[in-house]
Amino acid sequence: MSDHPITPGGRHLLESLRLQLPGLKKSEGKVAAVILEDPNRLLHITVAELARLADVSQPTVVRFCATMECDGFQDLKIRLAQSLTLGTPATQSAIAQTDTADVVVEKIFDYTMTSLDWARHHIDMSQMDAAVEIIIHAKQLEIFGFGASGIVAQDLQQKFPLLGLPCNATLDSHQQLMAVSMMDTRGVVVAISNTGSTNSIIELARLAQERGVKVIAMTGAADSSLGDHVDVLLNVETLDNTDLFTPTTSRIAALVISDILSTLVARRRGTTHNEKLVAMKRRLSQARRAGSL
Amino acid sequence: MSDHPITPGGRHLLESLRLQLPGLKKSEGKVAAVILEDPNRLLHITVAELARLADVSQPTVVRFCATMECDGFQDLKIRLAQSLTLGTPATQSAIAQTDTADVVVEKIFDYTMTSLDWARHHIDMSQMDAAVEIIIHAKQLEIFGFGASGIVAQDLQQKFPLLGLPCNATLDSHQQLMAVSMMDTRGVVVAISNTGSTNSIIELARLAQERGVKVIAMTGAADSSLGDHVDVLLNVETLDNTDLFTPTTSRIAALVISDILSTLVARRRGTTHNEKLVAMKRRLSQARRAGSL
DNA sequence: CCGTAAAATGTAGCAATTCTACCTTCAAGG
DNA sequence: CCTTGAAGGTAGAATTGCTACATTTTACGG
Repeated sequence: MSDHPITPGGRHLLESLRLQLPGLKKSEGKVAAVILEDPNRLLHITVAELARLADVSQPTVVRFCATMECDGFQDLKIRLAQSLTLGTPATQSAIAQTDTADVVVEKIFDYTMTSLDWARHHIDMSQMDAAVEIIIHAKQLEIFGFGASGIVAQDLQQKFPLLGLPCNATLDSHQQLMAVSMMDTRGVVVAISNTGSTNSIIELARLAQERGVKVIAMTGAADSSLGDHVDVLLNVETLDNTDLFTPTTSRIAALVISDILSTLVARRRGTTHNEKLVAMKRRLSQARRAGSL
Repeated sequence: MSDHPITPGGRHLLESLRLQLPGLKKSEGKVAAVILEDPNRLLHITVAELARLADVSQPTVVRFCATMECDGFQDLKIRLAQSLTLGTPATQSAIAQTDTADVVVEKIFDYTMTSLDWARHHIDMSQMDAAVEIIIHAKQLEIFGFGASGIVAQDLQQKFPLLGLPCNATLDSHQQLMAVSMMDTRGVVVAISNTGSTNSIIELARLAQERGVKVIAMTGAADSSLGDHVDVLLNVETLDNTDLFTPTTSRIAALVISDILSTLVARRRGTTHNEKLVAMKRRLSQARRAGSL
């Protein structure tokens, strides 16, 4: 990502607002508090009204805009509007038993999209590039994961046409051990664990490295112990909270990373490879039309 | 969803703008064209400038705002800003060979999120409710799918603790046939097919209904032949285009639907069921800490 | 083909909003 | 207690958005 996660003038106004709150002057703090209290309200009020709500003068509001690196009050509104589209803080709240079905749908979508946006702004491109580099030179991919991460593993495996090399997704710990034992140094292990602390996955990574096999890890926790035994750590930060009903967005973010990874690799493969892809897609749709699928 | 997909005053300004374009008056059409040409530009210009760019008078611009059911020019800007956060039209374009890795990441995230937002606004709540109702009264779930839809099937299967009943995800067509043949009328089939035209899935649905088994379908095409043999059709509309490098967002949208469905069912199960869920989650994290996972 | 009515667009001026120059107040240090 | 600089407020200027009215264009019946 070219721009850094938290730039005051950047897209994530609400985020940076909350971050800057403690360091603000007293009056500007009052303004910030009013905005955070109900961000949607701001979109339809004037400087005068905001000044009245925060109990400060109008110029203070204008000065506050400048502090937030906005080009005037209108610009603040627009920045906030953009920031607000992705999950209002209020909407991020947990799902309550009393919510109607409509609200549940709304909240889950909001939550998922906000989480994806978060992941997007926390991607480490250098690690991504490193992963692509490793896969480009690999002859075989062994993908490991359990539970939800097993789903991700299979999804990545299904992208082998894009990746352009044989891929296995192994979800059984015994078979995983066997697979690693039989690999040569031209193979690459992709270890997927959302927590990054699944013991058997860590052990597999260690073993692979010991045998000279390169390891790419996909995880949702940067400082996990899995990170100690890998060549590349694709960290997929999400907002997973531990609430009972909150869906696990980590797996969805991981799928997007899987999309990105396979696309980046395919791009590097060159024209002849892409021609094969086109032919493959054509045959698939022909088979469908012919009724054989 | 309470509001219908395309309401001019709704959140999707760009969408409705493109839709209304043909029916607009000549001058207002010019304004619309200028906006569509570079939507981002609008955010930082005034009425006067927009009027000049479109070669119309200022009141025409204001009138145009009213036509779009916006409450003035400022409101138009804010609506557009919100609409723009989710994938600028320009950004929706296909991935080019010349794009840098940064741009690829940007485009894939944009595309995925825009697609999710689209899906969200095209959910048929009545079908969703009907699906929940069926699952609540079911004793067993058989989930079928191939390829990417197989991934979705497994994901839904993994949600069986939330759903509160035994779930099987079967990905082999022979075993699928066997499973359907052995089901009784208290069982429910969930048939997943993105195209909605996978022959063997359609055949399974038909067979299930014939045997008095209820069928819920998850598909990405509303008018598919699968729809003829199901009790509930959960249509997950996405923006999947057929470009070579475009990722398949349909499976991601389907996962979100899977989240929603399982959450809605869990909510209906009542307190004792939820207590079991909490206990289950606790044991899982304990096992992880103890090192047995 | 023309005349009339209604729709569409433009002109000009007014009202509201945002911004800036300047002034007052408050706090800290000598 | 005075000085100095920062923080905040007052008032007015300038820009912006909006509305009432005038003009042009278009559609349609005679």
